[in-house]
Amino acid sequence: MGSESNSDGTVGKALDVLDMVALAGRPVRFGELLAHSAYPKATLYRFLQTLTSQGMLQMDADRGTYTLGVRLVRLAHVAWAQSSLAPLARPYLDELAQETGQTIHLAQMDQGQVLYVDKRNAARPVDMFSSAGKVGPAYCTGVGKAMLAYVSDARLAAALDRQSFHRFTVNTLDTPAKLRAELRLIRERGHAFDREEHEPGIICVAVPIVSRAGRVLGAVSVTSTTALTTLDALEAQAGRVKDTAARIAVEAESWRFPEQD
Amino acid sequence: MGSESNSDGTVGKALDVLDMVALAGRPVRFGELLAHSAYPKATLYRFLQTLTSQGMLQMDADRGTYTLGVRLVRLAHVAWAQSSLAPLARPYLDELAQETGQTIHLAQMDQGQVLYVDKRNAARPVDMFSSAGKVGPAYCTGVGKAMLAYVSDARLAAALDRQSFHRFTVNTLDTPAKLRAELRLIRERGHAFDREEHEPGIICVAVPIVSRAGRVLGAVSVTSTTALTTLDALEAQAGRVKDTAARIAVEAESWRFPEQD
DNA sequence: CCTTTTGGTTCCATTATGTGAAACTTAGTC
DNA sequence: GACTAAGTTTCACATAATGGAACCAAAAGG
Repeated sequence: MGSESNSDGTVGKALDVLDMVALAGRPVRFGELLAHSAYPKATLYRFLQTLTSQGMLQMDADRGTYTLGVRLVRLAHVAWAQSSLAPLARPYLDELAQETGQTIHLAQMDQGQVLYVDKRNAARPVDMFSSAGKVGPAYCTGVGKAMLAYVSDARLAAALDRQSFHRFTVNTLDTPAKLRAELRLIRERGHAFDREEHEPGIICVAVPIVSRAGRVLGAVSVTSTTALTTLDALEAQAGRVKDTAARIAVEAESWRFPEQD
Repeated sequence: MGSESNSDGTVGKALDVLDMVALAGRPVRFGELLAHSAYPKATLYRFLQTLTSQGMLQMDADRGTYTLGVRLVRLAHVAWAQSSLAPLARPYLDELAQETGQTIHLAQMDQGQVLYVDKRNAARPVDMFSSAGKVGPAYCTGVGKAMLAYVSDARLAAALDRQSFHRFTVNTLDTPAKLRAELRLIRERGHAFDREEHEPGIICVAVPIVSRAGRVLGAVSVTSTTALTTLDALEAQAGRVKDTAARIAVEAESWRFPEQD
């Protein structure tokens, strides 16, 4: 848990602390944080004070525990609306969900990790906030690999450094070399698979969302289970997914550059 | 826009900048931010650099604009799950929505403002991230007044300082004195109304969620329009709303204090 | 009831870090 | 090709972060 990218100054360190609390995922005591943190008592203490007074953390005085503050929810509302693909991708995802009847994911890259920003569930109603915001590994998910296959060399290198290459299943690509080979294949065919690499029984086809300039904006995937379908059957949907991805890319482009020069 | 609570050091100032970008609600240029900010060029510039490198902001290099970063979405996911009432209130809200067939809001207090953390819409499917995270004024909404009526004097004073008392409609309580009188009435009857004080035609009954120790945790409301119903008819629901609020309070209590003493 | 330990908060001399005026570098105009 | 506006970098200076150590409160133990 401990060592983070405390490269940029005081602010970076404070945000590290924020991440530490987030990582715990439950109310944490000062002591627990201290044990995991690289900072000395007084320093950590001051950070917690500042963050709490700023509403980024919340402290339960009775129990002496800290949790993330509601100010984050407010900020994220704006973040989600303004710099995630979710709002503008919505109609296209709806359509894709309708057509395929499968579970759909929309993801973006966040510091080498896959961040899910929207989802359409096959059966049950969507549970938005609790699925949007979830993170997953990049090296062993369909959306992750789809994005990695198209990012710049510099970004790829940075991202690879952040992968754990933990072997979740027998199919997990557990070395950078294996992953790089896979990425080459993905570029050739234009879509990525998840062959039960993250969770047994879960398979998917994923397509990156790439801007005209070649920047990777995100990825869309159609997910299913080996119990319900086969990879080949899923691949038959690839064209449809590509179409969706392309349309989202166009939409994003015209949103981000409203007035043409 | 400009002057914020830059009380606590560098971190506070950096978060101010974050808020400035959030407040704009759209991609902003460096210059725009500079114009609104209290900080000199170089200082602001460095903050933007830091926040961007931290993933709290995102910068579109081509356009030279900044937006909130996706890291916030990740953090908010945890924040929402761990320190909002939404996850544990969910079943109760569902039930209330079912019973009343009306629009339901669940809100909490964030620095003197009302923060909506969940919602059930009468007709159309819920649009979670885009409704959760929304903020509104405390002095002229049902949930806001319900919460203010039960907070400690110190918190009330702090909150009142942060109210604009803008006169949205003819019914808006536009002075602290009027509001204080209203809060007294709310305490007497145990529930608050919104008599078209924020938006014409919109009325609601709201009930605070109060812990056994007397701490205000949030508020629930049932909303409708003057076209569809009357305040009296809505008041008939008050008992039901109180019941829901009470059950959420109990649930919250057993969540936050799992082991009884 | 006094002592010790644990967990949290405050102090304060040291110095690393943030600060911001000004100089500079583009990119866009006339 | 000189001029202007917008963004970026520099650097001497002072503020603000740092962290060891002292302090305090409340349990735990004798």
